[in-house]
Amino acid sequence: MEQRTYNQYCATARTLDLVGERWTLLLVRELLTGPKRFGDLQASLRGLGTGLLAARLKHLEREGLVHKITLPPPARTPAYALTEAGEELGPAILAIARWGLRWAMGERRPEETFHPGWTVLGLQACFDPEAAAGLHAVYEFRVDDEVFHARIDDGTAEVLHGPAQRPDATITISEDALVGLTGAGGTLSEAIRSGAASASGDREALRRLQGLFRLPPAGSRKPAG
Amino acid sequence: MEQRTYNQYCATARTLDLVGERWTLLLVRELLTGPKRFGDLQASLRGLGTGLLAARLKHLEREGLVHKITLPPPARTPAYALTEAGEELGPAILAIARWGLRWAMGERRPEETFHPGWTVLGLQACFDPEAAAGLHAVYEFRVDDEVFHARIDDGTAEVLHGPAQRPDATITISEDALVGLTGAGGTLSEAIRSGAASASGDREALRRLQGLFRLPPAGSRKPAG
DNA sequence: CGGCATCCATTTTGATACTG
DNA sequence: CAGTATCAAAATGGATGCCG
Repeated sequence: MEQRTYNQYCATARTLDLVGERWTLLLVRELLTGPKRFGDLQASLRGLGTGLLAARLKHLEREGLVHKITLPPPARTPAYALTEAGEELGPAILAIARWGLRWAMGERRPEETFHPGWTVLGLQACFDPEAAAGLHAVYEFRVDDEVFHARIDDGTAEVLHGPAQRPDATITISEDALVGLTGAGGTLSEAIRSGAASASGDREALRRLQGLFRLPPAGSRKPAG
Repeated sequence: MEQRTYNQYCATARTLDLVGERWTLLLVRELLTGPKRFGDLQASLRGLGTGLLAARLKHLEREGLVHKITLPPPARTPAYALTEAGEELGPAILAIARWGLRWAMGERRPEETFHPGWTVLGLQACFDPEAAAGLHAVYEFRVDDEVFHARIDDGTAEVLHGPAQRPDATITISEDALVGLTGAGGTLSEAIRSGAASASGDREALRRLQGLFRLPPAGSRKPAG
């Protein structure tokens, strides 16, 4: 049962010893937007069986990146949340996502699964702190039946699963239109004009929303295309 | 021969499909400081067999992250270098290293291998752009028989394997003392005072060197540990 | 629903031997 | 040195059954 290790005295290698196994970083990605239940995690990660999911969670728990909590009443059901150490993987995962947005996205393949939260995290990955100077606003995103909110405070952006208490603005958009935002390089305002999305709330907050996120220019990895 | 994929339309998952397999990110880490030959790569990565190394390199080549080059005369021997897409994984790897410096380092275990380049990359990971405002300097680091140089230009730091053309300052340090810098939380000036390191060159450049890198405070992942 | 155990087919890996 | 070929040992994926 000796776990595999690179046996290198190196910060990168030691980190990958902890979170480099298959599925582990995606598990952390799911938890970055808030605690999740066992079943919800499995539903988000097609191909990950219950056995491996349980093993990964236990591993992360032993290593102090995740802890098991009991959701407050009336739910009272178990769930998994990131510890402080786990939360701090956020910047690393966002850096990976940023690379992917630039070099690996393109069109959605039909066999690929999709969850709105992934795009919301993609938004966070291309959040531009400069553009948010002096801005304090909470945006709520409603995608089909899923809800997220982003809290912008000056140079920081925090994205969480679930509704906001008092959003300054609310954006409603279909899942398909959301996919189009990264894949086809569309913008939110275009989606609103075409009727695929709608927005309401504070006009000034909505005006500034456009500039908060800058999608990196897509690059081609293959020489002759 | 279908390669395994998460099949998720998500920037993080797509990136991990490309570089998430075992050894792959460490391979990129090795190449971040400049082109390397097959044998040197294998020597740096104990446990990675020639077969898997060849497979990984071929994969990265197919995916446009690495390209095979021929070293200029008199070497004329094949080597591997990062493409632009590969280079841009640097920020992601540095983010991973930053996390590791804070949450996963501690003492070196006796069975762990070590190469000076890993610490030099660790330095780059905790480079503080603010502290380098207005600074343009090239530092050469000599560690036993390995040489690196760091080029600081205002807010950017570039670290490469090999000697510099015209370094502003040169730091010589033993491998053991270098390990002590991250593990025991020592500082470079202490190492110099104790005789484990020596520095020469431009006094002003050396004075500013101290503040360029701020090691993150070590955190404890285990609750009562 | 949450979570562990078991069985089994398929991949991935690690280690070593071998060739140009 | 660079890289292939080969084989044994893990890790994974998927199905299924069980129990609180």
